Amino acid sequence: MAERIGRANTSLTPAERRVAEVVLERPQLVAFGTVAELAEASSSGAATVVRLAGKLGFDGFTGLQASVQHALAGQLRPAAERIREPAATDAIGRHLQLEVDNVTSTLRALAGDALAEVVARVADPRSRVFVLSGDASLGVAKQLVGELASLRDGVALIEGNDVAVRRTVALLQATDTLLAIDLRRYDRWLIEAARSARAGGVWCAVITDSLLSPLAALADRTFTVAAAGGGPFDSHVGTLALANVLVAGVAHSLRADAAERLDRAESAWQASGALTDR
Amino acid sequence: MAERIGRANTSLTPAERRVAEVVLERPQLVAFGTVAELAEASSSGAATVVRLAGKLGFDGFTGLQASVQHALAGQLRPAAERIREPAATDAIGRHLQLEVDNVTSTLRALAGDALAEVVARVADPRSRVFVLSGDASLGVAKQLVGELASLRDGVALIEGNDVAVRRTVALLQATDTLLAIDLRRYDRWLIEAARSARAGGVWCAVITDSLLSPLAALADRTFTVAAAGGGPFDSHVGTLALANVLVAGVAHSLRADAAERLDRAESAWQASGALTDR
DNA sequence: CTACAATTGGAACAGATATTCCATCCGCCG
DNA sequence: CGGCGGATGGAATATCTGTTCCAATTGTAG
Repeated sequence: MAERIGRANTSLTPAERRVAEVVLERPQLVAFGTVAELAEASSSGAATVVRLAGKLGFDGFTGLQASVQHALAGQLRPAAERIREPAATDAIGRHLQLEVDNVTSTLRALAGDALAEVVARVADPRSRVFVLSGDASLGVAKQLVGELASLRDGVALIEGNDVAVRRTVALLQATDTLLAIDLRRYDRWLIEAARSARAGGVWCAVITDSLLSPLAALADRTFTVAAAGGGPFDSHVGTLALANVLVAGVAHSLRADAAERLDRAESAWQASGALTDR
Repeated sequence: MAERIGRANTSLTPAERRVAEVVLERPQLVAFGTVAELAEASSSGAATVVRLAGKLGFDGFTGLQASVQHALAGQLRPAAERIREPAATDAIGRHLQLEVDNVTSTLRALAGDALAEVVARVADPRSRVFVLSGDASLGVAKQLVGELASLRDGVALIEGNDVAVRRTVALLQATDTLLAIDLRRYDRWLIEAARSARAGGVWCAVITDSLLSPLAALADRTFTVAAAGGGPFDSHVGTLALANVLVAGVAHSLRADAAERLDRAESAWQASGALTDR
């Protein structure tokens, strides 16, 4: 089904695309429902639904429905019968378990009051926010910084060579907030940077892998994340999940201002046509 | 359903009992089939089927069918979604469910053969690997590029202004591999870049949010990710989980070479004392 | 701005389906 | 042995559903 829709992708009209979206997202509606219901759900006409089925190579809606029913029936067969799927699934399954566990452990361990305090500081427009990240988690740190910067001014990632980092750290003010992210096999430069920032009176929250981390020792608030990886590297899925919670909290806290900022960005994109829905 | 049949058990006639057995043993037949088919399967008449439905307290066969469909739909919803029963009220709990669902949906939808093909190409030292990412997912893209670059040479993120991007894309070779990452509200420049790369014969895999995405239309392989966010932004936790699977696959495929590379980096770190355990 | 093509959804139509009715059948009791 | 009541499935029917057609609309190229 997914394959058929993917193949027809380019030749679909707008209304047909709306129907296809519903087909992908709510297969039960196709399996159990009727043409009229599907049309209703996709804000289109019955004829459009039938036309889409035809374009996908089925013999009318009836054919499409039968196909979805087959797929669904296969899916709910007892797990014991489904085990004979390709061997690669096993590796995927291992990762699935691992990553779900990372997210679960990380967010379960997240204390509401600690979160609230960090959110409050990060959402406070009077203090600038700086993020420090170990090399291994640099990507997620950039993701975090990018999103925070969309919500407020004065958010920056501290990066670059040793000289640049030392300069930036030296120029921090006592009202600033520092967010340091680093996991086991800690980057020495980062610890030093955090320590000297702390010495300068900067309030400091830390995302790390253990309360025994050297970072935790010098932090005002510490979040621990689970980062078990299926490959040679740590997984930062849990870290990113935590970052998302933080971002959502800040967005909520700044809702009026943030919404206005996002709207401004949105208009700019719209005006220039930089973004597209299809 | 079983309960209703059990309660009516004594008052059922022989033919009705045959129908009831089929209802219990082959619920798909009830959910997807018709009165005639159910009658056929139980060697009885259509009228008997309808009478049974009435005796079970349903409003005709239609009511019985609707009930079975509901039960079936509940059974095939992802486990992550079923656990949602005690719907979380606190922000952290909501995020937990959301992110677990993102990871689960993304990795469940991951096809083993598609993954294997992409891993093979990304692990092939003869082809360079380029990554394109929409602005919203830039951080995770950098994370991916950083880890891939630790495993092999010739991995690069295509970024910068329009001029730089166009130049890089123009210089791609037919033996190169392109990995494009972009979700709904697609970046127009990215689609154009991918299209022109594709036109130049570059093999192209895509990570996006739907098979209906414009990117999917021009990809050789497409992965879809779930990205429901609790705040104003999409969550890229699922995307990162997928990236981790990809990286682990490549690492496994290159194990000898990759291990040697990682060892070299490790020695350099150790010699300089850049990393520390405490 | 106009003409043309594509798209779209409502309405008519044909087919299928659930329901109801009823003649037949079976088992049981007088 | 005969009559009776419940059970049963086939046939008629009314409803519903998928399909097709077409007029209105939208978008587009000249």
